[in-house]
Amino acid sequence: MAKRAESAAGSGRQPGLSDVAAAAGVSHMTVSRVVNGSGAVRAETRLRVLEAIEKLGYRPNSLARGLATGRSRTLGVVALDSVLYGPASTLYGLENAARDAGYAVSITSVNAPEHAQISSALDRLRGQGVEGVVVIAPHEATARALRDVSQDVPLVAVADAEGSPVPVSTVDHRDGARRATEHLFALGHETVRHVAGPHGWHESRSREAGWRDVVTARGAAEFPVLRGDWSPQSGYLAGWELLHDPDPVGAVLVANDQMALGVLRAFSEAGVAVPDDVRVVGFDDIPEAAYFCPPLTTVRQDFIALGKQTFGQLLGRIEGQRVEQRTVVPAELIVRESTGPRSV
Amino acid sequence: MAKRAESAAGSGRQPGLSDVAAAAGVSHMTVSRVVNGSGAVRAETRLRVLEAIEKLGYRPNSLARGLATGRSRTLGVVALDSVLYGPASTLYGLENAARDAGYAVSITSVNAPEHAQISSALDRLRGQGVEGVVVIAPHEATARALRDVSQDVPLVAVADAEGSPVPVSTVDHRDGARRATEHLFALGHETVRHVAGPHGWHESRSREAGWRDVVTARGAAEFPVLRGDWSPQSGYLAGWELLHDPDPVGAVLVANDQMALGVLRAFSEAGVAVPDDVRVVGFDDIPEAAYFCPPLTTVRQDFIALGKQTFGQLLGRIEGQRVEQRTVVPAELIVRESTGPRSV
DNA sequence: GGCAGTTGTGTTATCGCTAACACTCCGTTC
DNA sequence: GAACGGAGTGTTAGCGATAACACAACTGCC
Repeated sequence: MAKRAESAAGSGRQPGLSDVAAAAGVSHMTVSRVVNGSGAVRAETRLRVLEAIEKLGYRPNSLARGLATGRSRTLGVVALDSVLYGPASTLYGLENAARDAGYAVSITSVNAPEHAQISSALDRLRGQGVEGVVVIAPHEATARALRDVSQDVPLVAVADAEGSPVPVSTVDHRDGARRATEHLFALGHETVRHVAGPHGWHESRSREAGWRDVVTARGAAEFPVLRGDWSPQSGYLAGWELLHDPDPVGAVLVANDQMALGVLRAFSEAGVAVPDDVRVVGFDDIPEAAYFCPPLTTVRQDFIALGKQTFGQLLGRIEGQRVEQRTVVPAELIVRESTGPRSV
Repeated sequence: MAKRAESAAGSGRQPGLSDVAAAAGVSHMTVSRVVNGSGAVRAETRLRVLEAIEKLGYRPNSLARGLATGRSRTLGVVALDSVLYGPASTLYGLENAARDAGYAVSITSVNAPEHAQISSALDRLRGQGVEGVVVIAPHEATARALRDVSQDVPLVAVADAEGSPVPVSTVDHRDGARRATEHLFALGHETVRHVAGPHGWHESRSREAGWRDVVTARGAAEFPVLRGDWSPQSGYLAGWELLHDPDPVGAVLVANDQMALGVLRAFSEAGVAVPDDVRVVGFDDIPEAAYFCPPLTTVRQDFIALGKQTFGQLLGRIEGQRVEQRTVVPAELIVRESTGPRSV
């Protein structure tokens, strides 16, 4: 032990339990008990140990702890499109929830939603000893790939999929779209148009479904959807298509804020006023949405809540409980000027 | 050993080196050698071991390996604004580089660029046994906070700061802005205006400096900069200010693409044609930039290269080499229609 | 044929920690 | 006052891997 204490002082090595023990004149177990608050330690002893810890700048080594306990308190995240607003925010929310629970987050990203890539990402994480994995899977292809991936580590997907083979957690896109559509109807419009997202994305499907729910329930005219690719450009094109529609357009639900920006742009160029001539709602509440011209009514997703919920669900699986196969965070309608009252 | 092999079969526990050893009828060291390709192993033995590994689905436990070697092969990342395009992309590039080098990435984010928060984030990562840390620090406040943070773990900041107390890695924002400005002058403009980013950001300062370099060198009229906050709205306002400027505006360098979008919008509303009446350049090359109306000339940052370089720099520090105090990735000018030739 | 040098393999110690149990004091209890 | 029980502390044995050395069994060379 003396050897150990000396060598620690000599080299730049991080001090260990036994260095602290030597400095405080106790056994390493006593130090461990102080650090973890487990077992009984006399107040005076605890103080001595704490002083030694302070003096040496001791920090527990979580690798060793993980090895000894079999619990790494680390969460793995597989990200696909980490630059898009939704997925990036989801990662942020997850990291937040994990941190609050004392978990570390190890991230690994894959280029394409293919089975081989996802499988190897899971292998990497498993080798790192993560206790569970969250797969951020906005593509339907990812969800499919998860079907036949080995499941020897607890796994939850963030995906708005129904009947998924793995438990999923999601924001309620469908209900969000319903609320947005209801909001537009409530303003007196006869029907609501929809600019949808691309095929192959859960979000596209769910938001479109929510829009259709309300249009159908109201018995309103159901025009075919226009389809974009999430980009402002595609929204812009959709905007012009709407302008050239023989039937007058009074209200539009756009599947995300960036496309809504494009739509607004097209309308503005055509001299169509929002909200006076047409009312527009987006989806996502990206930070810029409040600064669009006009500020955009949109549907906000609470990524902090989503992270918390997803993490809780995963924790349940880790602890072997039976967990919900699908949990949902409500979406919130944020009303701004793009659906405001019309000026005289 | 027999005990071990049985218990592994019974419980769902992950198989270990000794399970494989028992199955292959060799010692655990031989298995270790096969796994790591270190030392000599007879071809026949190797085959037997590989079969056992395959059969049992063995994966090395990186916690144990890290404990034994003292190298966790894990990289820590401290992120501040993980949702903005730049920082999110930086994270993505880093993860990429780390993965290629067989490193895992553990991420932790902080809410504010304060010393206490950053210090505790570093502590968290250190406890996880990371070999080095990258701090994504676009704010000048973060760089300041790093000054008096304990440096017992190799650290590199991604920040375009000069004379930083810690090694930094960055895209060459200043040179990128210079190139963009030169490009505009080369098109025959007498001077170039600048819409800058907010105070307190390295990127704002560097891009503005690059613009000023060229304007000064050319001896052109140097109009005061307009200043936005990165949002399209602020760009829109700046755009209107430019329109109302008594001196005619022919060319504008905007400090990021989102503000450039706002500028384009303002010009379009005012009936000012881009590029016919005014030429506009942005910065970032966000995915949408190519779809703006008109498609935006901008400065692209190679985040994959940035990640690679930052990671390499950190690896150098980890291995105790003397490394560059500041490394830089060149920026690339992407010419699109917003600075295209003027139509008749 | 003997001695060195290579291969291939096994043994043991160690990384820093926790789990499980052993032990020493004490104050109770009957 | 002997037996008990709990508080406080120490000892030992792992967790799953690598490192360092030990030791056969073969070469090859003089």
